[in-house]
Amino acid sequence: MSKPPSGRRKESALSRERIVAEAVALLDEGGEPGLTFRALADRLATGAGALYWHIDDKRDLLIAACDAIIASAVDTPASKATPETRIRTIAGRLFDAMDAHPWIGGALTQAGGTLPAVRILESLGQQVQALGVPQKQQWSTTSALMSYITGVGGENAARSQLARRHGFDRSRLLTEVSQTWAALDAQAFPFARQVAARLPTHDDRADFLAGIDLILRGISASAQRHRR
Amino acid sequence: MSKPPSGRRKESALSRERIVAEAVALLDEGGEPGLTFRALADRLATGAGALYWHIDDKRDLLIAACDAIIASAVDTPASKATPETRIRTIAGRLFDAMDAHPWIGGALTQAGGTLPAVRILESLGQQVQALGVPQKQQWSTTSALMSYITGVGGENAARSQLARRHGFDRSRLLTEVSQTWAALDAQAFPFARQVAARLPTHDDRADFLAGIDLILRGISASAQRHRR
DNA sequence: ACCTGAACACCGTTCAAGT
DNA sequence: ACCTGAACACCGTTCAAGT
Repeated sequence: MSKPPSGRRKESALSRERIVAEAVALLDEGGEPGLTFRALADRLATGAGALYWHIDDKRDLLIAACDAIIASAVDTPASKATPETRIRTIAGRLFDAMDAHPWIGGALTQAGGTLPAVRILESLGQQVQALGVPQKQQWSTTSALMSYITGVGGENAARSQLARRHGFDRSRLLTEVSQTWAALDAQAFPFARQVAARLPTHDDRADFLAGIDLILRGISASAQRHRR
Repeated sequence: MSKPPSGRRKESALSRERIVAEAVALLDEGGEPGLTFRALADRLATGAGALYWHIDDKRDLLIAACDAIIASAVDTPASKATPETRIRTIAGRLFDAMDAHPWIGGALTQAGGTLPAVRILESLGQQVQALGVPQKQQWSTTSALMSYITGVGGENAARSQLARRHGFDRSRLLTEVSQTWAALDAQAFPFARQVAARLPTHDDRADFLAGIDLILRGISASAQRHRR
């Protein structure tokens, strides 16, 4: 992984890449609250202040960590698949990345307009274009896809953070939520009560992709209407 | 606004409602970082520790503040409009609430499964049901709508937080982002570059509703396919 | 140029002590 | 039952001082 020492005295000088890599490790272990400058400095055997020579501030660090994950997630090989399936593939890979690194959801929300967000926008936008969506609607269509994806990511992040806080696992947490919903007022919350039962056993990834398909169908329905 | 003192000695005893109301005010003024127990205690002329008699912790407080806004946003009068337009109305009201209180976006993400989230789910779910979506798809359809809405809200929140930090206004910030995107590598980011020009003048609310319409069209397209 | 580590100005939360 | 306010265990960030 790390390139061999180049013969210099210090094989492990501090660098932005090393800091970001360790930040990702810290985030994976403890979520967003797990990333602190002190813990990071400890792991890198340096002082907290030293980090500021390589990074601007915590936001910069979080976005850089996020970008490291996102960059590899959207880096899909060129393919001859239809734009629809390519969008599905990209979305699936993003879901998996957000699932493996639950802090990504929250980080991505804070990263609006920055590199990781642009990477996602770009890879989706190219396929939206290929889909034949007229120029004028390309932005709103792409950003709808993107908002949906980050929305799901954010909820994922919140859920796993909550589970961590209580020391629960995912299914225990969902069971808990399901029971709360089932006990809600029948007059005011009929839908939540009805849906509560299915909560603990539902498949997050399948539901996520069902949402993507809904949007894709909406896009193609709009196109047909236009063509007439 | 405040009801007249009821004749009791202490007209302003601490209460959960008063704390939450002041928390909303603090959040509106300074965003999420503006809400601290010390500032809140100051404004309520009490000690920070006193607040813990009425609220569990900061998360509890943030969710309660969020719920105060969401409850009034989803409280739409009964109407004979089509489910589609009712969904559009609910979404629009949520957008306006998230626009007026930009911290809502972030709070809502942290509020997964709790009351404010259930309120939104319920009001959307009832209309999804009215739309004739089959039982099995009602959950994934409703949560897709919900994820999209919270996703947009989160981005809104991030943008306004960033603008506040830099002391910029919204349009200044978008211009800045637009310039960054326009300067990206032409090979790697053609879509972002193309879309950059339109960024500063786009209408957030219209784009948001366009996304809602996309999902609604996807729903009705799925229904037609089913009916055949 | 790069790193050290103490210091600063904050946080959320607890808890003995009061009324 | 409810409130006080000091104390605790943290934060991110800065900056003089070192190499």
